[in-house]
Amino acid sequence: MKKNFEEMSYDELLTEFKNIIKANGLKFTSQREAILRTLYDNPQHFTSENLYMLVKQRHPDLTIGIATVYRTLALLEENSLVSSISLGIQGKKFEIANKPHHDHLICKECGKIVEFGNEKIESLQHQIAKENGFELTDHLMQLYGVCSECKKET
Amino acid sequence: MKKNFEEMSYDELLTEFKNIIKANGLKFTSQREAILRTLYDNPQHFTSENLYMLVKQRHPDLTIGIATVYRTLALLEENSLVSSISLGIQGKKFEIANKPHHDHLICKECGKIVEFGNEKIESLQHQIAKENGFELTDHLMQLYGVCSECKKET
DNA sequence: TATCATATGACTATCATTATCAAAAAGGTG
DNA sequence: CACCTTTTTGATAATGATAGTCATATGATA
Repeated sequence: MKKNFEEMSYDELLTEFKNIIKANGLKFTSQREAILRTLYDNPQHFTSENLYMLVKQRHPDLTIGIATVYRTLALLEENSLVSSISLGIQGKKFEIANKPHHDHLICKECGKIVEFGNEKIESLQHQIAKENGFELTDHLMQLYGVCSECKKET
Repeated sequence: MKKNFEEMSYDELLTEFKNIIKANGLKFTSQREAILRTLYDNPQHFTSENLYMLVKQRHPDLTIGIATVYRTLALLEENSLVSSISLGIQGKKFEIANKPHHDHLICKECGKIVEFGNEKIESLQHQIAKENGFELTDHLMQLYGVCSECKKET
């Protein structure tokens, strides 16, 4: 039973996070809150390292280590509060999962990510699955290319 | 100017490889040939490590190191003779690029993989890239679901 | 607030990939 | 074929992202 966190406010997400924490016998900490807050306020794609630095910048009083960022991102991802994409050589990036479903267009040169949604493709995917006797539950679609700015630089 | 290597025989691929090598002022070596040959004879997805072991097995007289496998895969990929996909935690996998383009429908229960191609989706992807100022070079599309056999077993 | 399990940060370990470098091999050239 | 130059090679070290370890700190519960 997968939760749907689309369009949730920060308070709603926080409540969900606390419920998940409680349900798993874990503890609510200021580090975990700071990470969720930072992800919420900056709905972009972060590497673990980028997020670590931004959390420190936004919460100067808080001591936090990179290991905690990795651990918290893993916890959030397991519970579908953040989603991630793997970008080969450029590493793994995370984003908060309170946005409507979308796929990614990725620049191979600079790593820029553009989000898009396309109903026609979604419906074709379901059709393909159906034709093959599959019940579609999920998909991964990443388009790779070179963005206009990187094309100029060539 | 991207070459299309679909349906090429081994000899044709080898000739292409030699041309690429010559055009770049590089040298043709038995290690490079063994890697191409092994990829051709085994049109599956390999990690660098898997491929390294298979090449050694199939060419016992040849000395070859893992570094050469990495270097040759990079060379082949740069020149579109092999393609790769990044599978998150499962790492990067390579396959020879003489097959018609296809995507994958994957059963989450039994791991069965069905290959499919869909022109409409391809053309929509190009359209999306264009709308965002990207020049599309590649894409990754994997559909996840439950196949008919696994549905029965539930 | 006392207790105790979990979380933390600093550190170390791991793993895939990449870089280094001396020795070997390719491939022109005469 | 022998020579010469450049590239390639394998072994190994280096790297960098992520995961594990552990003593201490900190939440949650009573």
